[in-house]
Amino acid sequence: MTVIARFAPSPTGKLHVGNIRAALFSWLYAKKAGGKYLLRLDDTDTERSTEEFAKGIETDLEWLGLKHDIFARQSDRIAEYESAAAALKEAGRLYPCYETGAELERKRKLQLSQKKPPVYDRAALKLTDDEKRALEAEGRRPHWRFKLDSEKTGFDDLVQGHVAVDAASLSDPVLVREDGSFLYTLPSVVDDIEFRVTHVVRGADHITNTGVQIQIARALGAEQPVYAHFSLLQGPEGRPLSKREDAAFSIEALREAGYEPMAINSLLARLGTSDAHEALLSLDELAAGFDISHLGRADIRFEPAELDRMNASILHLTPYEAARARLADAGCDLGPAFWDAVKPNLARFADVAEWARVVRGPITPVIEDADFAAEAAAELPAEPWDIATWGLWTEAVKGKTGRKGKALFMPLRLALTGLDHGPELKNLLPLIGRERAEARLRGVSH
RNA sequence: GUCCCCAUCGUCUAGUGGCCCAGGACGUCGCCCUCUCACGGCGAAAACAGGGGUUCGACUCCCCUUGGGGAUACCA
Repeated sequence: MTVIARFAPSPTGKLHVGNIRAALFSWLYAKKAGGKYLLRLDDTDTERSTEEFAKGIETDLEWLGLKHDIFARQSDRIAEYESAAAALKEAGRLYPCYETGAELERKRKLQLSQKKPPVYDRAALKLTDDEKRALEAEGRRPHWRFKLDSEKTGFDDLVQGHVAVDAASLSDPVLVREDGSFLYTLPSVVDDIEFRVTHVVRGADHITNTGVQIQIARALGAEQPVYAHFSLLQGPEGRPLSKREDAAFSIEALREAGYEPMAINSLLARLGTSDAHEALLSLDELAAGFDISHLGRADIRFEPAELDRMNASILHLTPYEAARARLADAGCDLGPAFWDAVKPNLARFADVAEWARVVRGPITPVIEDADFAAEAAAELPAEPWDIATWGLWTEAVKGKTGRKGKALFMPLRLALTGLDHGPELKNLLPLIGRERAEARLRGVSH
């Protein structure tokens, strides 16, 4: 059996660190099992779905490297849902209801005030054909509810263990709106069946839906997929991600802030497990070490600082070849020696520009002792320079001036880079070159 | 209101009655490396939410409290 996992976002908003986990986990699960990954746009809510959000989702997924093998969108598949709905009506599981939203709201309020669960009372089930005709004559159009079996629907969840959803405490879900359009519930089931989805990996907020959807799948005569409901990601304060945080931690915002996609993937793939939070350079490596059963049931916290550290780790591991194109784009491709020298000092990729400027100039040298700097300049050996040059030169300067340690090196760093911190100078010096080095030691911006 | 789930170092967690005066990872702190920052290496500090049971013995089982989260839509 080929594993097919799916990610089914609705294009009604942006992807963020919370909801992207469904995509990541689904992808990792499918790939580790040698299976396929389906991206399905659940765009049945035409009020809220937009093409812009759909595009954004695809852009984000592509940027993260979560390529799909199969693509579908529900708005293309209405006919399939119509026939499934017809089959359910045929089976007597889908029944027409005529209450307006306001009427339903009133019923709910009443139930609540009587301290009763706000469950739909199935009044519509008792309507006679004459009554239905009368309501339609009034101009009412029906919406359609799925008649739930009032039993506990159990399933074995890869994360939650055995779960039982008690349908008795649930309202019969509306599957078809008054205007004939579908809510997500039925299309989701129909598509999971038709695309032979074997594993549904989604947030724990869907557990109740799963109970309902299993009943629908059964009513349609289909097997249910395996479910994995992971616990929800909370914000840094240990509270649900706020609207504000959703925006700040959207994939788009993180991309624009200069985070590495693999930093996001690496962190999110291991957060919530006891597996080491290590920076991995490829999704395949991440998939190899991914075990969905390592996820716990408790909610987990997203700490932005962890992403920063992960991002730095990714950069520290990135080989020149992998960085080359981006270095060129940034106008900072000064070769492998440069990249290897400066990458341990990077927190974000864009920081590389600062070090490129230190190498190529212009920088303003900081000279505290002009005589010393001039003496040092005089000792600069002839080119070609390599990694040994720094040692040779500073040895010579030390002999000449009698300085050593910090008193020797810091003034050189300040003069050569204009900064009191940075990558090792033995690596930087050959890149700076004799001409610039000499000018800087003489206090000339270069 | 009702139902469901959760509760171990700062964070993510291991732990399924004795192996735990609680293990790992990240962070923190210290030391080493070192001209600096960073990287890297080594080491240390750091937790069982509270209260009752059950038991010879509870982080582990039960109950309550407290605190969190989710669901309860003609959203997904």
